[in-house]
Amino acid sequence: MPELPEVETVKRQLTAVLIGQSIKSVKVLRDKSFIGSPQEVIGSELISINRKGKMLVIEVRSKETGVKEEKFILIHLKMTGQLIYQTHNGDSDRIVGGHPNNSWTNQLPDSHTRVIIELSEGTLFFNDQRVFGWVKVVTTKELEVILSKMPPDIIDPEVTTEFLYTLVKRSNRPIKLVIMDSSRLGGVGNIYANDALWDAGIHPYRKANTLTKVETKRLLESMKKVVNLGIELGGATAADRKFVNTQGFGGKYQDFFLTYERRGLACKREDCSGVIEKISIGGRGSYFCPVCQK
DNA sequence: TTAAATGTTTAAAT
DNA sequence: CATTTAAACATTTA
Repeated sequence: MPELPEVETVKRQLTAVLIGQSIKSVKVLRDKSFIGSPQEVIGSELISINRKGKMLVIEVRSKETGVKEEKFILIHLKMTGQLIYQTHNGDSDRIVGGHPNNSWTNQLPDSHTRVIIELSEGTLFFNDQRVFGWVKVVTTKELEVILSKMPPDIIDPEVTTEFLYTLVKRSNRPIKLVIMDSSRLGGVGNIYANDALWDAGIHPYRKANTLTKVETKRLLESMKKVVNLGIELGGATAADRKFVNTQGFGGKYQDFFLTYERRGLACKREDCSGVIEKISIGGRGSYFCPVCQK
């Protein structure tokens, strides 16, 4: 569930409280969830937090004299990852992010806790119900290699109409699969892909190479628009229908879904009488209006 | 009991 | 080689 806006929101919230703290200990409760050695970062100070695609990049620096090399803690939440921070003072000032479920409000660690990072002033819990996500320690060089293989994010300025048009022209797959292809374009997950296609009036199953340049431009603008709106609203809190958030945690984008999870509901476009349908494209739920998306 | 949900990654096929 | 498809990953819920 966590997509680019949700990860960006976690990044901003954690940056405000974690920078300058040092790592006291790292407990790995599930081996699969932690790649590398915890020893490499114990005693280090947190310098900065950045994001590439849906991956968090935490820069840490050893405080030992003579040790100059920086390391990076990479975190990917994948589908059900969460980061929950609470100070040693207790629960009252918790920061939660990622997949919304009752771990947000549970006493931690709970059954989904995979990694516990003890900091100087608080504790950072990495929870992950389905264990697809990970925490990884890498060197500067390793990070460079990883970043060099990643495509630009949808909200990066280098993603222009030209960029998307060349991408679109060389594929006859459904357009929705092309914009969600994380090896070509970063940061477009299922929610925002559905909403952007609706906003641009393009059918998700449309063959990518049949898009005109005008449609490509419109689609690009729609993608940037919905992802940026997601960021402004602090991401979406919708995935676990049983989880009712009573403490004001989470984003607001779910209140603005254009098509996502709107099967059977009226199309939101003015003067459109369509009803949102749901089909499966590439195994992903795809919502669209059969009337105004061509 | 089976399918669906979700984001990548990897292997296999075209 | 480039492109595309399918399977894998783990777990819960419909």
